[in-house]
Amino acid sequence: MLDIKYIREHKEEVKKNCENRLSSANVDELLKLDEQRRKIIGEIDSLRTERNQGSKGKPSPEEIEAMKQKRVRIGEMEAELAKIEEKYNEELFKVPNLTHPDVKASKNEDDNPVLEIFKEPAKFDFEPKDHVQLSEALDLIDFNRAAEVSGAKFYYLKNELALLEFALIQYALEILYQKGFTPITTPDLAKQEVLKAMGFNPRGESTQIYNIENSDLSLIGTAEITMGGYHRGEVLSEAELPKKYAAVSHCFRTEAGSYSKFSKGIFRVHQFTKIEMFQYVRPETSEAAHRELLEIEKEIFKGLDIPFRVVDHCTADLGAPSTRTFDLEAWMPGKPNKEGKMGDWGEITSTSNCTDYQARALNIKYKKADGDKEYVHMLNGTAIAVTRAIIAILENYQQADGSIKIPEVLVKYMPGRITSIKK
RNA sequence: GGAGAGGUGGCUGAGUGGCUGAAAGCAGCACACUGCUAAUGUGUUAACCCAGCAAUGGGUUCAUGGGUUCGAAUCCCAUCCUCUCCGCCA
Repeated sequence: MLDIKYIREHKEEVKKNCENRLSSANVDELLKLDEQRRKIIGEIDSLRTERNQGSKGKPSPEEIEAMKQKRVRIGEMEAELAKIEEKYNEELFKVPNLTHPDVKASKNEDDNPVLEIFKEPAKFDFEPKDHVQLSEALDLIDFNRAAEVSGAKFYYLKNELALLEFALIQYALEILYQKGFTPITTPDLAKQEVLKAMGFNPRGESTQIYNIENSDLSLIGTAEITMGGYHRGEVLSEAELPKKYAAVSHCFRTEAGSYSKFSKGIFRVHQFTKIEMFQYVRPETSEAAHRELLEIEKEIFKGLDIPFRVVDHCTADLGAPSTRTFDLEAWMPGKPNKEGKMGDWGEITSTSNCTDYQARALNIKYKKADGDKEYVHMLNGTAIAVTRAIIAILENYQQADGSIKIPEVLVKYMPGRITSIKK
């Protein structure tokens, strides 16, 4: 969340930002609630002062009678305050993070500038297949039985593809370990209060989150949630920053209403494995840390030798907690583009600088050398989202004979080629 | 899942209705002193909210949420977590 003091003092700037980001936040309403809230807090505090004074020593029976009235009055006002604060918090959490000045202001979600392209997509001298056709021919994914057992948009990865999942995990973890990231596996479920503080709304309309019945737990949509919650309520020392984690988890998304030919196969699924990079840093270094995360993502996919481009989210496409977001989009020869032709870019990673937006809600600070405390900045970035990486590999590495080569860097973990002959 | 014990400041730990935002110790900080590198003495050190330019004043916080009371760390209820034992299990 944003600092309410900042919102009070920069009302117009915040309103403009909400507008650019197509946010439903109502800043005027929020500030009205803020005013009501402060007024009633003042009233409650002075009533309490009277009560506290009155009940010092041994009060007389008359005084006790008077104090009784005060208690009732305080109770009433507290109930009113609670009502106001509920609405206030609801509004406050709707206000998105401030936006990095270099981000393109646009109200069109498809208006993301392309920053660079790595490797031009290869031309095939045969008709390339999409990953669904490829995996069918080679018995790599079982959609039908997954539908039987779990429903649509679930899948079984089979044979070499099951190996490929772990090869990708191992590959990415090794790179990150070398770079000083702490490898960590996280819970796949988290409390709703943590989701909320991280800027995900588990109970909102159009939520992407699965909730567990009869509990306050949700299935996480990303390890960003469990890694942001990891240091909740802590004061970190300046010396231990930056903290860098390479978190492995499953991710669960309801993907409500996203059925289309653009999300066929395993492009958009209810569950997948992901390695997420997560950093806690000093505010003045967060922009450099964000660049570092982007560079690592590029290094990982350059290593896999997959064509990709880097896009910079425009304001309309920015998630609420983020001040700036870069995506890597891989070339997917089997993905239909808007004109219905084969071949398009598909998102494979995403890295966001959430500055102190999440840290404020989670109360994560660090202690500076001079003793002052300040909120940390928190950043996240995808190292490998397994299903998306698999699509990119299958479709880019398919061969004329129907087999699939495996990227050089993964061959130490699994066979170097997937063919139709199974044992 | 069953039985029991417990959750207090940066840490250890005392406190069973007002004198307790909280003893004592440790750690930290400041000053003093010592000529030998660490000890001694004195003082000081929680967070958050509201008002204020500030000094400051007020409020809240002893796992969390409710309740009793003029007044709760202290009494009652619920929940969560930790430890021990039993059961179960990967």
